[in-house]
Amino acid sequence: MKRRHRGPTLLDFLNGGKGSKKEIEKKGNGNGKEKKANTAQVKVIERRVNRSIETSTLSYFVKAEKPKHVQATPKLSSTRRALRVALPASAGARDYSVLMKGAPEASEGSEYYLFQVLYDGHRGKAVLLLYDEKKHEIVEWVDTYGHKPYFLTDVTPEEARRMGITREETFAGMDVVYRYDLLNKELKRLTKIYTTDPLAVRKLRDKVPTAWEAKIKYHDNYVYDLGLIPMLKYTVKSKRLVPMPHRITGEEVSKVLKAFEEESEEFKNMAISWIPVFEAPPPHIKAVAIDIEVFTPSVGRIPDPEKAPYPITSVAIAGSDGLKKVLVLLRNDKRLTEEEIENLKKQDFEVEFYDSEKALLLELLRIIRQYPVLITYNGDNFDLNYIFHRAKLLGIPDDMIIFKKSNDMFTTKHGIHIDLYQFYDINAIKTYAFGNKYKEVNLDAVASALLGEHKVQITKSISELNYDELVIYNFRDAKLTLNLLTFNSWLPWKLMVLISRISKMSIEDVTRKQVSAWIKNLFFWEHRRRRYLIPNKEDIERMKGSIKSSAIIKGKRYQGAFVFEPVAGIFFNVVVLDFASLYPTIIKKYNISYETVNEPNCKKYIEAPEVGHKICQDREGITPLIVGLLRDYRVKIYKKKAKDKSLDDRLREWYNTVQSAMKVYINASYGVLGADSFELYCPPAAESITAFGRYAIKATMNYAEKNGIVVLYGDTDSMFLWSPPKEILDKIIAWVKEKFGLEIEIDKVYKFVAFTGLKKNYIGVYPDGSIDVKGLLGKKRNTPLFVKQTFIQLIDMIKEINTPEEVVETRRKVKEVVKQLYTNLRRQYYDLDELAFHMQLTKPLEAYTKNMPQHVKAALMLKRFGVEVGQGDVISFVKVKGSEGVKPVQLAKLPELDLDKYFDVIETTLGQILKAFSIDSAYLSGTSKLEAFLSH
DNA sequence: CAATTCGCTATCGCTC
DNA sequence: GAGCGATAGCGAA
Repeated sequence: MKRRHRGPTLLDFLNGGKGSKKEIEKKGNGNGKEKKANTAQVKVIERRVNRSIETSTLSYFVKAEKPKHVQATPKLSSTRRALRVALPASAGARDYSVLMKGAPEASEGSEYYLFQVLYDGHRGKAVLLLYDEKKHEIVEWVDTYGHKPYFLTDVTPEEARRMGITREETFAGMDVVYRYDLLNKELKRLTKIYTTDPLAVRKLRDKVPTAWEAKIKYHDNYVYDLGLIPMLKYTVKSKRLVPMPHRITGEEVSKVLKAFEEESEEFKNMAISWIPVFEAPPPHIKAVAIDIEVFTPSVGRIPDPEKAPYPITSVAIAGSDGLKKVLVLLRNDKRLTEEEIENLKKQDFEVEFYDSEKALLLELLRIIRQYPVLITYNGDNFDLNYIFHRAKLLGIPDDMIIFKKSNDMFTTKHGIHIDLYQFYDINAIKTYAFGNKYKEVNLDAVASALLGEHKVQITKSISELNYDELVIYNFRDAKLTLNLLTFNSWLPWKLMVLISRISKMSIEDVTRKQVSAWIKNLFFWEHRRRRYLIPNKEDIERMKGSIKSSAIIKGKRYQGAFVFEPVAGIFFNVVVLDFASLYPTIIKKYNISYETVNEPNCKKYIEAPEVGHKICQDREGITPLIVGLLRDYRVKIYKKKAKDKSLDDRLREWYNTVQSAMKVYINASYGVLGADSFELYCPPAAESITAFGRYAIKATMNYAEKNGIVVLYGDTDSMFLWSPPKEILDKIIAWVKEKFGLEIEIDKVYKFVAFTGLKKNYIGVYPDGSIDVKGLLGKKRNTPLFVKQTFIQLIDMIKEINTPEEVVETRRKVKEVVKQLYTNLRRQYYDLDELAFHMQLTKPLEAYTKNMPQHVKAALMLKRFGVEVGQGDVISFVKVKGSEGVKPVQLAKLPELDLDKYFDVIETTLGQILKAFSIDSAYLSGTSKLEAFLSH
C-alpha cells in the first residue's frame, strides 16, 4: 500500500496548512493486496461547536455570547481566529479512519439481499455486494466457486492447442461443453476457453474463427452462470452463497398453477420459479441524498467537474433515517450575519459552518460512508465527479476518497450509488411508469410533476446568494432528490427492485440503462439457465431473411400499425373495443421468436399475413415463453391483486408496482425485436407481429360492419363503434376469441366523441363529463398559452353537451369564443409569456447541421446573451417581424411581434375543434381570408 | 450506449 | 413566389 510520508498531512490541511502539534495516528499499514481495508487511523479535531439549540436543530460554531467573532470576518485569518476562540474544549473528535475501510466480509449464516456483482481486478475474482438489512450495511462475498472469464468456440481443444491459443499468457484452461443452438436446432459440442482476466477474452476470441458469448460482461456472466437473482435474499453456508427459500403457501402455488393450467409444463415450472420475484418483499434500505453547490464566478456557467476549479460552498444531505444537514463553507469575502443565523435557526435542518473546504469535504465523506446507498441527481456527471476531483485537488489522500469511477459512472467503495437523473431519463420509465408526466428531466421538472414540489426559486447566481438563501436552496434540492426515491411509500425504489429482479440486473445497472438492455439481460439469463447457446447477432440477421413489407413513413424499415381514417363530426354513444396488449399477445399466440421465424426444417407453421414469414409451431419459442409469462402474470394475477380490496393497502400498492413493472417490460418486448441495436434483433419477427395485428383489427372491423355496426375509427388495437347493441358486441368479442384466439374487450364507453377528421385526433367525453383529448394541437406542449387557455375553455363547454340538440347551441358558443380570441389578440391583450412557443432541444446545439429550426435560432440568441442552453432544455420563443422571425421570450418586446403568425396559430389549433362542429375557421378570423369574412 | 411505426404541423432550404 | 422533399418536434398506440 503506497503511502506518502512527506508532503501535506491531514492535520496540515485541516488546520489551514500551518504547522501544528497534533499528530496523525497511523496504525497497521495494511500491506499486500488481499487486505483491501487500510486500518490506519486518523484522528481529527473538530473545528466547530456542536451545540444543540432548544428551538431548532441548527448547530453552528458561534457562541451566542460572542457574536463579534461572527461579524468580524473581513479576512480569512481573522475568521480562523474567530473559530479558534469559539472552539470549546469539549468538542469531540470524529473518527475519519472509517473512510479507509471498505465493505466488511459477509458472515456465515447471515441473510443478505444480493445487490451487485463486480469483478475485482486485484483479487482476480468476482465479488458480490450483499445488503444486510438489519445492520444497514453492505458486505462483500468473494467468489468461492473458482468462476473464471471465458468464451465459447467451435474450435476443438486439439485445434486450439495447434493454433497456439494454449500458449497464450492469458489462457487459463479449457473445457468441452454442450449447448443447444436454437438457430440451427442442434446440440453443439463447443470448447469453453477460460482466460486469466475478463479483458483477455477480447484478445483470445479474435484468435478463433467463430466465438460465442464473447462480448458478455464478466459480472453478467457470473450472474447467468450461477442463476442469481439480484434483490432477492441469499445466505452464506460453508463459504458458499445459497439462496434463501421464499416461503409460499400451497394455496398460492395452486392459484398460480390454476391461472396457467392450459400452459406447457415448461411454462408452469417457470411460473412457479418466478413467484419470489414478485412476492418477496423489497429490502428496506438506509439511503442518503446529497447535493452540492459550487462557487462560480461567471453567471450561468457550469464549472468543469474534471478540473473542479472552484470551491464547493455548500453541501446538503438528506438521509432516509431523518438526517437533515447542510455543511457550509464560510467565505472570507462574505460575513455571516445575525439575521442569517436567526433565519437558519428557523429551518428544520441542521447547519454546520466550516472555514476549511477540506474539513467540510472530509465530513461529507464521513457521513456518506455511514450510508450503504447514495442518492444523487446527476451525481455521475456532476456532483460526485466534482467532489472526487476537488478532494484530490485539495490533497485528500486517494484512499480516503470513498468514490470510485468506472466508465461514466461514480459509485462508493462501500456501497452503491443511484443517480436519479439517469433513472428518470430512461424512456420506458418516463412513458410507462410515470405516464409522460414530465418531459424535461431536470430536478425541478421531475419533482414538480411527481412530488408537486419545486426547487427554491432564486434570481441571483449561487455565488451572490446570502448564506441563508444558499443553504435553504441547497437543502431543498437534497430533500427533493431523496423524495424522488421514496415518495409514495418508496414507489420508485420498489420499481427499481422489481425491474432488477425481472431483468437480473443490479440496481446500479438498471437505473443507468435503457429498456433494451433490461430485456437483453433477462433473455441471456434465461438462455444460460436452459443451456441454450446465446446466438451472435449476425447469425440471426443472416438466417432469418429480409423484410417483406415497406413502411408507410419514409425512412422506416417495415410496416407498422393500421389507422382508420375517421369522418369529422360528433357521434353519440360510442363504444371502444380494444385488444388487450395486442402485440405481446400475438407474440405468445403465434409463437413469434427469433428462432421460430423462418425456422429451418419446420414441420408445422403458421404464415404471417402479407409478409409471408413462416412461424414455426413445433416447439415453444423463448420470446413467447418469457413475454407470455410476464403478460399472463400481469393480466391473470397481479392486475387483480392490485385491485383486491381484501388485501391491505400496502400490499395492494406493492402489487400495483409489480404490475406496472411488468407493463414496462411487456410493452417494450415487441419494439426491441425491431431495434437494430438489440442483441436479438429480428426484423422478420417484428414485421410479422405488426402484420398479424393489422390483419386482426381489419378483420374485426369488417366483421362489425357485416353485423350492421358503423365503425367510426380505430388505431392499431382499438375500434370505435357507433352505438352498438350489446348482443352484437358480445358476438364480436366471441368471434375474435374463436377466430384469432385473441382477447378483445370493452375499453371505454363515451357519451360522445368529437372527431376532427384527422387520424390520432379526437375528443372523447364520458357520461360523467370527464374527457380524453387525443392528439389535438391545443394539447401539445409547444402551443402558446393564450391559445391553450381558450382551448381548455372550449373543451369545458364541449363536455357539458348531453344531447345532439345541445351540439347546435354549443356550436354557436364555440364560434363566439373563437371570434373573441381573434379580437383579444388584435387588441394586444396578451403578454409575451402567454404568446411563447415552447420547444425542446433534443440534440446538442452543434448537432443541428441540416437546417436551423426556429427554437434553435432562439437558443443561439440566448447563448449569445450569456444564458446557458443545451440539449434537453425547452426553449420559449415568440414569433417576430424581421428576417430572423423569432426571438427568445426573454429578449423580445411586444411591439415586434408578428401578429399574423399568431392568427395562423389560432386558425390551425382551434380549427381542429371547429372541424368537429363543421365550422370553417377561415371566416371567423377576418385576417387570413377577408372575403370569407365579408360574406358572413 | 440507443424499443417500434404512424400521423400532424411548421419550417427550412432548395429548385424552378 | 410556388412547390416540394427533408428536418424537427410532439403525440397515439
